[in-house]
Amino acid sequence: MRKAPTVYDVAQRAGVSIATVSRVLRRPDDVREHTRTVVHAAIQELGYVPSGAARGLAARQTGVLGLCFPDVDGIDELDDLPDPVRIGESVEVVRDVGGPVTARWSNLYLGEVMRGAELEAWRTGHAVMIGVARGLRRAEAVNELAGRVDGLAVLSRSVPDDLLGHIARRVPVVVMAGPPQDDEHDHIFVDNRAGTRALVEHLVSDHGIRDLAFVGGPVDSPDDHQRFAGFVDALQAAGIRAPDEPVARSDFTRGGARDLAHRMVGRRGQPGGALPRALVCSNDQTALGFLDVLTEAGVDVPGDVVLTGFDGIDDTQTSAPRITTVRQPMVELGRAAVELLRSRLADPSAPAATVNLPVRVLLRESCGCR
Amino acid sequence: MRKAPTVYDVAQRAGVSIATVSRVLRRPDDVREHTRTVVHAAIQELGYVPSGAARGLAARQTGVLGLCFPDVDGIDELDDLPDPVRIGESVEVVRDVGGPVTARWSNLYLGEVMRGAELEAWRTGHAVMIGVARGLRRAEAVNELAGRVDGLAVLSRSVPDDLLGHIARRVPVVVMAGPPQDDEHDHIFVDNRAGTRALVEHLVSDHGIRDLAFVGGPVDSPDDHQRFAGFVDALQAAGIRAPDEPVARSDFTRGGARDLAHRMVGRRGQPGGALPRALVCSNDQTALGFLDVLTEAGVDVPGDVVLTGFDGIDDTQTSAPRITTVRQPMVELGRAAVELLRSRLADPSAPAATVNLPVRVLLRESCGCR
DNA sequence: CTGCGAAATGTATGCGCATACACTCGCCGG
DNA sequence: CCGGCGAGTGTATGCGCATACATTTCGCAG
Repeated sequence: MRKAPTVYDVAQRAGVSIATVSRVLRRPDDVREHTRTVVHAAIQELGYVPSGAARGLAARQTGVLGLCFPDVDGIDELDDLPDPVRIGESVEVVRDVGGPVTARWSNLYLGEVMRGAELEAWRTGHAVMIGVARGLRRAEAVNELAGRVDGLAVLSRSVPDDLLGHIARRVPVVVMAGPPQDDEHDHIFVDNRAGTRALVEHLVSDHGIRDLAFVGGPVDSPDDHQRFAGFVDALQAAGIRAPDEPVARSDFTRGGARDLAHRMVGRRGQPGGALPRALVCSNDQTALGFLDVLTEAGVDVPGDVVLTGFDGIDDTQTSAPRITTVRQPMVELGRAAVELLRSRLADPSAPAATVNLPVRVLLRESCGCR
Repeated sequence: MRKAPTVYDVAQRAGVSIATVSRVLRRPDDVREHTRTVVHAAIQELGYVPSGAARGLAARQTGVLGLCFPDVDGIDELDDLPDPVRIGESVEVVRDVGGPVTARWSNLYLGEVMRGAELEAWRTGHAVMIGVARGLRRAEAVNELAGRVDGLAVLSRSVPDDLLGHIARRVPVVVMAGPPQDDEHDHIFVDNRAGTRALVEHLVSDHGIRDLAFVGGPVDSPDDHQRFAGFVDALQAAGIRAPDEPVARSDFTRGGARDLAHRMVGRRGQPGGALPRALVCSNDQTALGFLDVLTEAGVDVPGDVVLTGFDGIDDTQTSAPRITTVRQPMVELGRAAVELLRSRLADPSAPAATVNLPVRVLLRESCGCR
């Protein structure tokens, strides 16, 4: 690692010019076989690896696509820096008393999106660079990321609008998920609304349920908003009076949902406190929290109350009963983002596109199926 | 996106030289406040984002660290390309009949490693570039990755040794996990051996068990090998005769473990077919498979047979009983890799380091605790 | 006011590569 | 034998930035 060899070194060693070395690597067919062999030998002997920076500069494109995520670790200030890695300490033996399984949904979610993006990028010979918009210097970090890539896929709201606008003047930007927005960027959505609508239509049509309530999430969640809209769509289509608001709102966590469920179950005896025939929850965690409490209270699911979620996390598959839900196409989200980026790079002048990713309704026991 | 503005454009607009523009960005303190303001204004107006390639070239370092993973999707040929992303199709409603939860262990594992690496890289202002060594052109891809980064962390065996050697002549390389190896690179291991040893010592010392068997994994798994060694260590330390080989080997999947368990449980009546007091499994999936079969066969865990795993996957936390296991420090693995890379960059001449990451033994019900 | 050192800014160069263009050479038809 | 042509290769240039070094400006003591 003294000093990395360059084309010049290789050229000299092979007794050719640097142009030939470059050609051997980029357009091998333009070079005679013999020359190629000689150059390759030199490359091996010297341990030559082309500089991506130089190549990117000369070729005017880096071959890298960026992926920008919000921080899921909650480390937003320099003060919050985690402890350094422990190295060489001895094994620790601890009694694990249990407690909630740590919420890995976000991580898994992001992991899947990345996987999809990487896969799609790999198909076209692109590399992927990831960046997490976190901390005080986030703007800087995002800027640097933008400076290093040919295109940037950004998870909704991980980057402030103004910054995004600034960056978009240099590289194509596609925004994943988030609220419908009419800006200059390409957008890609998961079809929350159609998914919920299809799910609710199933409850109404196939199970004959007409007494449904929607348990929402945080008011500022665009996903929640869309899902509620889908709920309303389905009811109206069935001629059922739709509410203006969710019957209640949880915070999208299982624990929060439990508290909420406790309150609702506690009101059962009171006038107007009866549980609806079906509870359509805005996400899986909420449905799981409700399931916990309902089961505990002796309310049969789906016998007494039908329960559904949204997201398709693993836990809905192992609960009893298994929960009917709508699966988020996470891998596809990543793939579609890269695909969109690619088509944008191919035709920079095309009008901003909006892609709606189809979801999949998974019918399981909690809605009364089977 | 006509043509991205450069330092020259900014300089002209701000009425300064390019050096000043560069300084405003890199060493703001060397510039008068007024000049700074003017330059920043020009930057905003033009939508200037510095080119990472040019910067990397001029500064002789990219500020990017690479992370190279093996392919977990099993896509190793161009023929295996997945279908294109479906876009704009309607919602699909399917009856989900269940079946095994898809094995997301690898994904989660890799995701956590990435998370750790990204976190640590972020702390020091580095970006992270990921690459999956897959497909026919894998060597090329890895080479390109190496050409774009200041250092490369490679997950064991995702890159052939000769390629790794070639790359290492350009950038520092650290190898994560894998078999102990005496090469020129820095290595970082998860302490499989010490972890298993500590776990087994717990079984022997605290629970007084002296009849233990080790259920291994694939013969070519270095992890398995290390874990068995830890098992032997503990037995020998306790003066118990240790076997030369695992009592049996599974394929590290839950299904495979079930088959194996069925055979072992079926032999119970036969001479020498009695189950040991404790089954130390080489990974969690194996332990879970055994738990399935044992429970089914009316064998009480931990009453009749004590069961332990290794890895610390979520399922061991939700099984009944919860399984005592050794947690892999996945996030730490990523963090330590980057840390090692950093120290290597700081001192390229230091001798190759080997880091052993401490693990954590999680005592739960399946070993008889509580 | 003047002069001098420090602060601020400008000029020039090179990082390593791709590539347009120039050039050489061997071959063929005329 | 000559001209022309194409394959193969070399030469020269610029990509956008950091930075060493040269130059100018500023602050301030004398």
